[in-house]
Amino acid sequence: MTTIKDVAKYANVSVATVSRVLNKKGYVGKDSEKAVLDAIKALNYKPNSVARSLYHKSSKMIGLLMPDISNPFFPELARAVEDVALTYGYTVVICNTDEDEQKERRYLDALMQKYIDGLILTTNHLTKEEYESLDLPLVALDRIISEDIPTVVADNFRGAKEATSYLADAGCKLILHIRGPKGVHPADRRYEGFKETVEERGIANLVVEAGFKINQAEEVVYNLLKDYPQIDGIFASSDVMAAGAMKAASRAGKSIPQDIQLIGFDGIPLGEMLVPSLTTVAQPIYEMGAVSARLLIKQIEKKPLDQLNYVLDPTLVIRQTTRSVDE
Amino acid sequence: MTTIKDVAKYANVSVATVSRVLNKKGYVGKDSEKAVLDAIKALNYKPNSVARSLYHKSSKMIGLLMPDISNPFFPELARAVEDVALTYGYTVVICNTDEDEQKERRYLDALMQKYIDGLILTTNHLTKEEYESLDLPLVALDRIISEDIPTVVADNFRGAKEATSYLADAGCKLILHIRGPKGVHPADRRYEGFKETVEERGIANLVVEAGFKINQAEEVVYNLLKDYPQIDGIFASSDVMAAGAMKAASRAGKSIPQDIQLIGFDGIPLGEMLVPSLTTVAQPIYEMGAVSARLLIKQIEKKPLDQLNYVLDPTLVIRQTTRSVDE
DNA sequence: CTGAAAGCGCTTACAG
DNA sequence: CTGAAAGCGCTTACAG
Repeated sequence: MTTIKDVAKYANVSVATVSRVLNKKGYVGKDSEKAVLDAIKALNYKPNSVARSLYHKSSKMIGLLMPDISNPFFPELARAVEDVALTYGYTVVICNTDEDEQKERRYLDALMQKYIDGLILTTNHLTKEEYESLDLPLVALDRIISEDIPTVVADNFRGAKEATSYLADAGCKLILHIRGPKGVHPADRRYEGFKETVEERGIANLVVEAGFKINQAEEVVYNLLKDYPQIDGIFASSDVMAAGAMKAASRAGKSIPQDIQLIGFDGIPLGEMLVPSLTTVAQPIYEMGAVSARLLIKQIEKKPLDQLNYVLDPTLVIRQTTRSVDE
Repeated sequence: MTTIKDVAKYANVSVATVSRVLNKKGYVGKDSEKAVLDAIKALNYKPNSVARSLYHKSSKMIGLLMPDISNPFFPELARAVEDVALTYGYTVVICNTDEDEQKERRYLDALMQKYIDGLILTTNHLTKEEYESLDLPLVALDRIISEDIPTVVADNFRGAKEATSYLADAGCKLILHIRGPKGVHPADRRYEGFKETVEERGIANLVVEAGFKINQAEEVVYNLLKDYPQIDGIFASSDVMAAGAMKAASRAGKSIPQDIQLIGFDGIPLGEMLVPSLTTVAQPIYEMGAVSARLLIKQIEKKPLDQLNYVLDPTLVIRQTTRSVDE
């Protein structure tokens, strides 16, 4: 690799001068500038990021901590973060923590040692104090860690209310909610939205908890369908769970949407691939990722933040697992 | 951050000695060693990777170039690469190239400037010469770039033959193959496997090309189903395409597997989520990623490679989109 | 406007 | 066994 010294020699100037034209900083005479530019081109010189990082204590890299990239909610989020990062000249490092505190710590250590410039957290297994003691720009995405950490989430509560109301309007008499694990912020909020709505409207309802994997939801729903054949509406806390519910319904001999109407949550591509295609509360996933990345980079570059917390609106996307509501 | 100097001062030794115990290299007296170890603990010292990189011209990072992480084939691959990399102390940087030469070049430049230690390529829009001129350990994954570059692929040809034979055995009389874009290695091989099989067995067949997105496959198949209502078997070049075919069949009033039997390719989680669940040729995706990562790291660490090219066996996973073959 | 020098935090010959 | 020094490739005061 050619270094700044080679360029300096070729251009007959000092490395300081080369550095100045590289960074467009400080005075440089016209002639020197041209000589340097020519040398750079002739030698196809690219400045060494590592040396720059060492001096600046900054790596132009951001970390994206997530539970598991192979969970279908995350790739699009990661994609958005990458796209925005690329625009601003940052590289992103994705870390799969598997919701495991030890793994999260290890990754954090490794990133700190690399002068990572900031972190987007979609996972939170350390305390707020630990995150803050990192002394790094931070954004909490899809989870809330603390008041002080800029946050980007969808309005899970509202999305859940809309979905539940829709099922009610569509005539469901006994609605099952498949909720996600307790303590996981979005799962809790969706549950609360569901609960408030069925209570307001006085609708009979059932709630079961399932993990985010499809088989769990399928089993849970299948068993419930045997005990409560009157269930005619299901609101699932994720699209994957909804897919599980579809499989359960099929096994139980129930057809969707004739016997049971179903609404998922997330808006991942899976929904469109199912037959019938899935009615769902779509989060603006890409936008959430993009907003987070911009918010993080603003902090890194010490620009003013006009807003600390973003609550983005989800959209109820009507597809084929619900019957049309006549109004 | 505490530096090696702080540790040296605290332990009353020189930085050279600290470095020696850090790297377990060179002679260090028992007493000094203990003093240094204590100092490291007391100060919670972590060596700075950037400084190390600068000296060693190596970053302990590997690059993973892929078309698009939100294409459902890639997250699991990425996950496997990450897992193995973590084990060996490497960090992975994922780059989404969108099959775009310009983006690929930009990423490559950025990575080179960071002293990236090696690259896993699932995308190839530069020439073999360009890749080799990077002068970096390389692994081609799921695509073949050149004889000289270690490669990990699934046996696409064999998988296609198995799938096609299975449809034939199951009694299909007119089989449609939805093939992927020409020039993409796996798509070509699957096509060839299909073609060879139908010809060997003298089975009527049709071939259409579709992109890797679901809507394209759906449209193409829907139109074909109108013109050729006799189609009773479909072999799709990917699971996503197969999902598109399912939607098309449903729209055309055909039921699966009664009227049409369907087999996909890839073995992504989607297949299990569909109703009926998808019979598919499953690639060992996780293993492909893991093998690639190990192969790359071996090169980086200059260990001998016992094998240069890995062709892994896919498995025909029978689920519900095919009828059982009676033998 | 420009260069010599110090420094970012490490590692490794080189002396001793 | 241990330390002083040079060097990895940059950047930025500091002189001039």
